[in-house]
Amino acid sequence: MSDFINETVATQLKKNRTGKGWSLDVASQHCGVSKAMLGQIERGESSPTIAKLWKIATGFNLPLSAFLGVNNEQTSHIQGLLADKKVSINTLFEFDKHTGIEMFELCFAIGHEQYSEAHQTGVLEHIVVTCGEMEYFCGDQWHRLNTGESAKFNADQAHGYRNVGNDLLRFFNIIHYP
Amino acid sequence: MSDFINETVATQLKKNRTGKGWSLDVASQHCGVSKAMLGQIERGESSPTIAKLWKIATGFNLPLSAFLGVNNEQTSHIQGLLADKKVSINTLFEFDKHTGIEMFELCFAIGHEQYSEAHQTGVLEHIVVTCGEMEYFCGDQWHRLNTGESAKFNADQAHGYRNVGNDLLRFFNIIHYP
DNA sequence: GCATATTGTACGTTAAAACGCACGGAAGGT
DNA sequence: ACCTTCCGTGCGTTTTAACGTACAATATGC
Repeated sequence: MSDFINETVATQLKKNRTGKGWSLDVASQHCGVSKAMLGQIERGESSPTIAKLWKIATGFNLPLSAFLGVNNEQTSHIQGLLADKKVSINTLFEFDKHTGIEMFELCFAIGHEQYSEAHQTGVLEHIVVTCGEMEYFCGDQWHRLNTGESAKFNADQAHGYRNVGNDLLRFFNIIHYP
Repeated sequence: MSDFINETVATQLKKNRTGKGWSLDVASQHCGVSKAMLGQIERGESSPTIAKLWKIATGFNLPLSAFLGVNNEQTSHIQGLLADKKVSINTLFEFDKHTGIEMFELCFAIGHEQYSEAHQTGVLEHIVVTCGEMEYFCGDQWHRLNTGESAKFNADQAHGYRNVGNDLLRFFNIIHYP
């Protein structure tokens, strides 16, 4: 349930305390919290209030987050190489219902082109070209993008991309769903 | 004294709750915490335990740090932006109120590092490294990213970036505001 | 006008955080 | 052996977080 947060606080507190070479007694003096309480927290027997945890954090000269194990979902992807395929699509960020964002990196071989059906209304695509030259189709015509250029367009219509340079094309695609 | 932490939790809770258009009752159902308690916390009349605050945070689909207003006293010297040529920031997409997205490309000289203050709650940053090796600071530690890797983290806390490689660092930063 | 939800607050009780003190164990000194 | 000192834990009490319910507000409907 929510016991894991107590566990992380327990381990972090003990690690920080012993790391400074403090006994429960001296830690108590620094923090203004009884050593009995500190012991109970370290054993996971009690869940401190944030007021007390703040006193502990300031006593340790550390930010509050040092005791919370910081749940900031970081995900890391290694870039998938395109062997001898014509195209590779690498998902950098899966669709997130909170932000409405998903992000891909695409690699196109020379001359390759690809089309996509219309998405639902309000969907926006963001293109950033990191390598090569491309054109993207939107509305009723093609638009050119060189390396380092970027564009934003409505994707609630048929659209497409193609490599028009003499090298590998790499570009990012950030899609936002309303 | 240590009352200020209760104040920040109080204001953050009320802001997040009303921001979602939730009453104390529905917030209680989402979090599994009595609405009487939520009311007392919002009025600063009681200091929740971290276990309860964690239940609240998960009920709101927010990180714990969203309620703690982290961080004070963290050495954050804001570097002169484009004055010296140690860093360049290129705006690819201006902030769009419809998508809540803005996007930058950043270039750091060798060894350069830069910090940013906490953004408003719920702000998410997406990092994609296109060249070089970097580390980003988030929560209470640095996280490494090599070329081609990416990461997503909550930016409603003090955070930073630094070039830890032997070459120019290039990375994209997509910031999403809720 | 009178009902009927819906909101946030106040009250009384229960569970638990937090305190102070005392206890057993381990390390060091004489 | 001994005494001393420091460590962490257990116990009893006080404080308070947390709960459930009832209450006074403010709207919406008939």
